[in-house]
Amino acid sequence: MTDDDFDLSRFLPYALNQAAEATSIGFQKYYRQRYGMLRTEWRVLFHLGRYGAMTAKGICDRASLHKTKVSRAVYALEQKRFLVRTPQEQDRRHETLALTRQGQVVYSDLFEAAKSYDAKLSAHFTAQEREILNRCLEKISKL
Amino acid sequence: MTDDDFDLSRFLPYALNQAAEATSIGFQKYYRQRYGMLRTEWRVLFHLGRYGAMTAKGICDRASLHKTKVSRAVYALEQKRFLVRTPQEQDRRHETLALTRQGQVVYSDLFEAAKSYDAKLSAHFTAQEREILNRCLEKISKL
DNA sequence: TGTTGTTAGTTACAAATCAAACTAATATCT
DNA sequence: AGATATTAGTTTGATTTGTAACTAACAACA
Repeated sequence: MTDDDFDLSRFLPYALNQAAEATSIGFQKYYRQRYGMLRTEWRVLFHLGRYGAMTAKGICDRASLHKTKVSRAVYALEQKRFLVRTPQEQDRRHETLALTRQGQVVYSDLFEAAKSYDAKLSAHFTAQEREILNRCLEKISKL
Repeated sequence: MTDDDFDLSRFLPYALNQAAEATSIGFQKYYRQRYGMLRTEWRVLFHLGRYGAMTAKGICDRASLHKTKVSRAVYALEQKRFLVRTPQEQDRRHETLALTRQGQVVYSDLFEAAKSYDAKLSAHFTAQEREILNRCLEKISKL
């Protein structure tokens, strides 16, 4: 490869970051404007809504998020009355997090918004492109 | 699409962000450990090294970076003696940014590191996947 | 039982980011 | 020329993030 072939737009860390930023900005307005949520809060909410009640540690592991970030997001969502904590009987270090009814409603709303936002993005790609894109991103995330 | 088909790993803003994070972390050590640089500093340096001297505004536009971020990165790179500013004669609001010799050396080093890091990542993909991935990311960034 | 280690989650402080206000230089319009 | 608007870039203060130290609950083992 000569130097001329390698510019920033083909450097994966850069290209991925640019693309991630571009799509994030568009989706932010749903959770930010409507519910005053931060990105980590939206993720925690999504995890609970999509995969059911679980512990903060569970979210950390599934989402590759640091525990301090999750801790703060959980606190914020609790303040908003979107979730409740229940310490586990057999081990009081663990607390089960579960969405409140209100949290469920918000989740449903954001879930629909996410689906249609994603559909809007997908419209720019062929089925093959979309499939390969998914596969590549998944592979990269697991490196 | 049923709900079961739509989980976080297929939601583009999420999947892109996870992938971007994963690749960024691996590349950070090059500019962070060796040169104490931040991500924006690395980007500014790369722009100047790859595309030649230009103004801060030019970098903002090309890299879609906010001017405050660039301003601080330029200051940091100046402190490290990696670049110099020269106010333009005909319009003293503009200052041309150019790498110093030392900056060039650092750029070359990081450029090589980037190329080989990218090659290492690319090894996980077929030529077709890599091509489509590039195309998709480029499209998304321009939305 | 007591000591040591581990784990879930929080807190505190430093570093980084964002938005908005600001300065200085130039352009425009009367 | 003089008033107003733009533009490049910086500074400031509030918000957000990252790192490391911390607490509390439990486990393991002498």
